[in-house]
Amino acid sequence: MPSPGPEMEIVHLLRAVTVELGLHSARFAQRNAMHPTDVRALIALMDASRAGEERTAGRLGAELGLNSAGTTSLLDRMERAGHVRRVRGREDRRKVVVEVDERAVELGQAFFGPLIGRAVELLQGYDEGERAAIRGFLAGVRDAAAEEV
Amino acid sequence: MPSPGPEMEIVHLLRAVTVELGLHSARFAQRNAMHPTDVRALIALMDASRAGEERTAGRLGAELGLNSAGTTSLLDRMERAGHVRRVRGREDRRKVVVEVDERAVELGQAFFGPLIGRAVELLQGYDEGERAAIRGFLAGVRDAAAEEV
DNA sequence: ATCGAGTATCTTGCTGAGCGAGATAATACG
DNA sequence: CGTATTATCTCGCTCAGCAAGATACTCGAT
Repeated sequence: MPSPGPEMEIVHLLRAVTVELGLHSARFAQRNAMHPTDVRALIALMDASRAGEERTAGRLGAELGLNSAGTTSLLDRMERAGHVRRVRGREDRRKVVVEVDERAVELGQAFFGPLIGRAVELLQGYDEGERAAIRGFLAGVRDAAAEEV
Repeated sequence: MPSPGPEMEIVHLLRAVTVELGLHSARFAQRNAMHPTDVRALIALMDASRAGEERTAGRLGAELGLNSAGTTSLLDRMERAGHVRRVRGREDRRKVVVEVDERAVELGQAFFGPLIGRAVELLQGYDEGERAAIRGFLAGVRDAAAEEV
């Protein structure tokens, strides 16, 4: 066990943040009768839509680490709940393009918006040098986690 | 949709970090034939042990959001894998104190240690003012996520 | 001392997310 | 056209976690 230098406080803080954000997502899921995977799917779809991209069933499943059967059942579930629509691809009619329902987007924004707003507010309280430190630390941890074998 | 100021980059970075850390945990889980819940349990137990506290079955289940049946099956699973031991409470013999096996602790430290070390390293590259900004931002987000209704 | 209420854990039976294997349907290429 | 490839869906299954109830222990009151 390494002697706990002052850096460890921040490491634990980062873990606390990920735990709280996870719980926050779980609250959103439970409140809207969704499963964690459904929330991840919704977020992935909203990300894609913001980037102006389409998401097919298969691509979405791959992003979430599901196989084709699991993806089908995820889409069945979310379509049944009215959160997404299946639309056959126009070019390639084997594909199924997944469209997010407008109300699901609003639901997500209403829930996560305040938290995001609060984070932006916090960040505005720092000068550019401080923000650069925050940015650098987060990018560093992200890369370290992604690179670890 | 708010216009994406320079703060949003950091918000997305934070989300990327939580995603990557989640995937990292999942790799640990898969590599050791554990479920995500088992990893959360292991971490909770190690935290408790570091704080010099005992964890009973019920208390652990409550921390993980499981009911008593789920807790029993979690412990069955982890005991079968040799990661924990059940020990009847001495004072109150209804209780079951969960002890983490030394090898499970080492497994966890070996896996998460390098990442933690890298984070500490990154933090040492900042001066105290920058570290204070990182600390403040993380604490602020943690509190915001915890307080959101 | 023992009875009853309260508490901790385990047992039983079930639901449903996600997997593997294979079916079905559309496209691509000879 | 026919064969290979790709995208999705169907079927049958496993197993995590739930609800309800059983079991075992503690503690206060009488």
